[in-house]
Amino acid sequence: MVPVTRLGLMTHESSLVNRLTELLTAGELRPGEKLSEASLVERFDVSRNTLREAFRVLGEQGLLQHIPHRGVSVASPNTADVVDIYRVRRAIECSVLERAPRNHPHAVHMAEAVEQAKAAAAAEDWLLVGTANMSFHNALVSMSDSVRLMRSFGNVLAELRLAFLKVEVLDFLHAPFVDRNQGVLDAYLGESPAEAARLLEGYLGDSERQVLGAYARAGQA
Amino acid sequence: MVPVTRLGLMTHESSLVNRLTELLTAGELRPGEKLSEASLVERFDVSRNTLREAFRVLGEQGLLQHIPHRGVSVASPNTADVVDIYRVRRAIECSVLERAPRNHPHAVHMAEAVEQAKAAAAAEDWLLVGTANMSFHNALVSMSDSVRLMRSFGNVLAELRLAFLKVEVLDFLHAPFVDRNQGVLDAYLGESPAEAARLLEGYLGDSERQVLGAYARAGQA
DNA sequence: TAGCATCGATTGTTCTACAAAACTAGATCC
DNA sequence: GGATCTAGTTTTGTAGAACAATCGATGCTA
Repeated sequence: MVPVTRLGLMTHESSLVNRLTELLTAGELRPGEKLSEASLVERFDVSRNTLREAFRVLGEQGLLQHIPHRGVSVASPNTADVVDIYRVRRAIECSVLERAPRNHPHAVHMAEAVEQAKAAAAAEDWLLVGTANMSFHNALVSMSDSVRLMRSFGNVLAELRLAFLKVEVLDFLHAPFVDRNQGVLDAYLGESPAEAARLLEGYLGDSERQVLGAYARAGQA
Repeated sequence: MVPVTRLGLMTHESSLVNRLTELLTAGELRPGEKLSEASLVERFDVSRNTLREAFRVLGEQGLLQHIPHRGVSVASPNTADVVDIYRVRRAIECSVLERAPRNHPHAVHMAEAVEQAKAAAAAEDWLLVGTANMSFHNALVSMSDSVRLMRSFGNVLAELRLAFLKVEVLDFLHAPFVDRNQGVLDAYLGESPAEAARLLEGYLGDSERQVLGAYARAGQA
């Protein structure tokens, strides 16, 4: 007899973590922005203690940077960070794709994400295209059936989102990748996981180059 | 002009995180053990706030489990967790090995770890064998040149250590794997990364089975 | 202009306090 | 006997005040 599933439980602190995460991924807290304790205590109407605990959680996730005695600021990935992030993406995504069993249940989610992205692209809703693209890659990694891999990957992807926001990688730039997602999916479904991984590797390389290009244009390190 | 490298900086809290990490990996805090705030506040002579911040950090790393209103306890991986951990290890380690460039500088560290393990095994210092084994796999993942991948992998390996402690996987059981580490290294150095990855995959599968066997013998879920 | 001392602001840490949730141990009921 | 209820105790969640330590900026001196 399993005890109560305590999913509905929401401490003040965990909801603060959620709220901050939303603001970060929505870009309302800009990369590099200083987050002073006093201002956020006022803004969210929580105590310093609660806020600092939330800071530690998000810091460990890589979304916030904490420098002792200098406070915390929104992570601001530089080009070295972007390169590092794409190394992780290649290692994880390609590996998962190669090892995924044929007809993994979550492959359906990948297909759904591709369809959603195509429809959004047709409607020129680039924001939705970006969201669907994230869904595709999350669905891909979920085929590992590993909650830890999903968690690590999610953190890295959230950090990459900060990189996009920093140099204003416009959402419509993701459009060309919709078809390549389809290609990766087709190769996987066509029982060619090795080929699918090869396509994905090329995909990620091009994506990385595009982001680094945006950094160069923005004159950022 | 780079500012001061603030590596020597040690806030009270970060040193507490370090101390707790040591106790956890040394097994002085047993898996599943309840960590009450009052007792640890007394033991480490820190305030509740500082302790709770350290709890959040270690919780996010997976070493502590935090259940709202019930406090934190040392993570106590079950068989599902072990399976999950080995999925991550296979995905990360094999992927890194396949992609590592020929003659990566850190390959030397792998070789050193193998030598250290052999010497320790000859001296029947099984604890040192285990440490050297950890060094080998850390060196392997460091060939990814990705600090994020190293960080995620380190967290997973620390959690696996808790699993060992939980069911008392004896250190000398690692001995047979010393030669297999050598085999993986030889394949990599022999310009056969694919073969090295294949060997490592088998290695990890056997290792996983051994741990799960220990769980079964201990009557643990 | 390049240090350098000073001061104000921010963070690190402790302490106290109290509300809320969880645990404990009897008491009660079937 | 076992389950359930209840009241009291313990522990955690959160707020807030206070102070030390450090940082950053300001203005001064050479």
